[in-house]
Amino acid sequence: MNDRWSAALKKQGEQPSSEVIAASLSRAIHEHRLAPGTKLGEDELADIYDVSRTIVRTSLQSLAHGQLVEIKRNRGAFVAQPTPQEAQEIFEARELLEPRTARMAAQRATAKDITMLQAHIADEHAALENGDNGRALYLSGQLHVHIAQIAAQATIASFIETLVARSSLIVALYWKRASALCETHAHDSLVLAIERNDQTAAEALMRSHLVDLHSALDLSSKPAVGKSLRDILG
Amino acid sequence: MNDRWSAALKKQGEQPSSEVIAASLSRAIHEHRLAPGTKLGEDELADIYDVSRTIVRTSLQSLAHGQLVEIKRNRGAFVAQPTPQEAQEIFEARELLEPRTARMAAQRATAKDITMLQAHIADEHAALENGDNGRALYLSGQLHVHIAQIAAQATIASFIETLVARSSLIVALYWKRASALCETHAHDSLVLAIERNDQTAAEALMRSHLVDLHSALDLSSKPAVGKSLRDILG
DNA sequence: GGGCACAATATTGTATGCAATTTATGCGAG
DNA sequence: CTCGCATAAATTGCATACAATATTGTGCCC
Repeated sequence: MNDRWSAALKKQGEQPSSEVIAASLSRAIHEHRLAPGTKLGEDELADIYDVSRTIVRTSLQSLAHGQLVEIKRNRGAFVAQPTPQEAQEIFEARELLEPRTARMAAQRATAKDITMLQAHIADEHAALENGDNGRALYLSGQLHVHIAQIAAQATIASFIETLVARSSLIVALYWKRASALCETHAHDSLVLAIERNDQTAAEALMRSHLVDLHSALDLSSKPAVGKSLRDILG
Repeated sequence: MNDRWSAALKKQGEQPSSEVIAASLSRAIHEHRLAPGTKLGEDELADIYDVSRTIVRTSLQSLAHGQLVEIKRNRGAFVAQPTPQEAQEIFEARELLEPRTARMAAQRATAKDITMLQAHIADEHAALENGDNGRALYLSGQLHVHIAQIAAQATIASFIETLVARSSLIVALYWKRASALCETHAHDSLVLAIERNDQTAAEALMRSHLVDLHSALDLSSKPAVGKSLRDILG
């Protein structure tokens, strides 16, 4: 699955829109194919996607708005490197938003929603078994987004989407647990609770799942990837 | 106070940056000088601010990302018109985020923070007495943002900022209460609670304040301003 | 006179060229 | 040989020209 950008367009010599490019980059960041701090040169991207810099700039600005990339004036765009402080805030925000959202999802989930969640879980398991860690990581985040969507809260869902995306950067920088990834059974039991429309359980499971994730971070030290050479060597 | 864009630049023939233009438009929307549905033509804005369309487009895209304007492909940018559904979601999101945030603010507020809040409240009163309703409305929203900032949660604060901005559109469309605006004493007592570091009171006051605002909306009917001609006439 | 097709106009979308700024290179002084 | 400075290369910022699309206006035919 070589998603250089989007499967559909690839065969034609067609040019992707700025949204497609932004999605492609976002996906690459999610899946840890683009490390925090990586420079995203305009000409380079324009060449890769076969569009003009104008389009690339639009994409980068869009990603910058979601704080997945940082644009430094006259210096270019880089994959963002959340500080420990930001990481802390992002997980606090998630712990504030997501448990209640999971509760709402458990309340409102339809049969169709549950089918989708089960399929999603199956995908996650498959990705893990195939050793496709990037995809597993991506799907793992998307589950949280789907749950928010089930809660019929587009606004909150979009917040959670940006928090999940940034969490992926945080994991890249601060993850300390040896295990590749991670307790999928946390997701399993969460989905089961939603299936049962067990609001209280869903809320509690989501909360403890987030606390688990949060506690698997080492926010005391400088980031592992984006370390400056001085930090690594000197 | 003719803030055509920003006071500082105005005297010089200098050209504002895309951020300044976005802020100027955002402010105009906050203060109900730009009604929901208003078309924001690129050439027109480029002429007003004396910059090229490139800059204007950047500003509009930024505002679109915050859902203050809606960009329709090949048709242009318009001040957004939240649907009743969206309005509902936005206020639910605020009711989820802000009470807890107010609690944190009450916990963490420093003497300097409190000074700022008091000055802010004074400004609000002054604006109301001067009949400057636009400014009063703007400041009223900004108080919520400031409280979020005091809570030392930049991430959540930025969410609240976008929710407050969109709330301003919602008020323009769905406000039903006759009274110009509104119980400033809700803000007064909220600030007092924060001054006292009374976390529980701050949380409760924020919650009831938001419920108050929410209940002053009429979300049953079509918007009063962005009605289609069919809705108004036919 | 009304409706439809087509032309004219206006507006947005995109590419490209030039200016400004940063980054890299090379040269000379110490 | 190293440091500093000047110059060159590369990259981003911006404006403008052109292409694509939507909107408006006009005239013809029924």
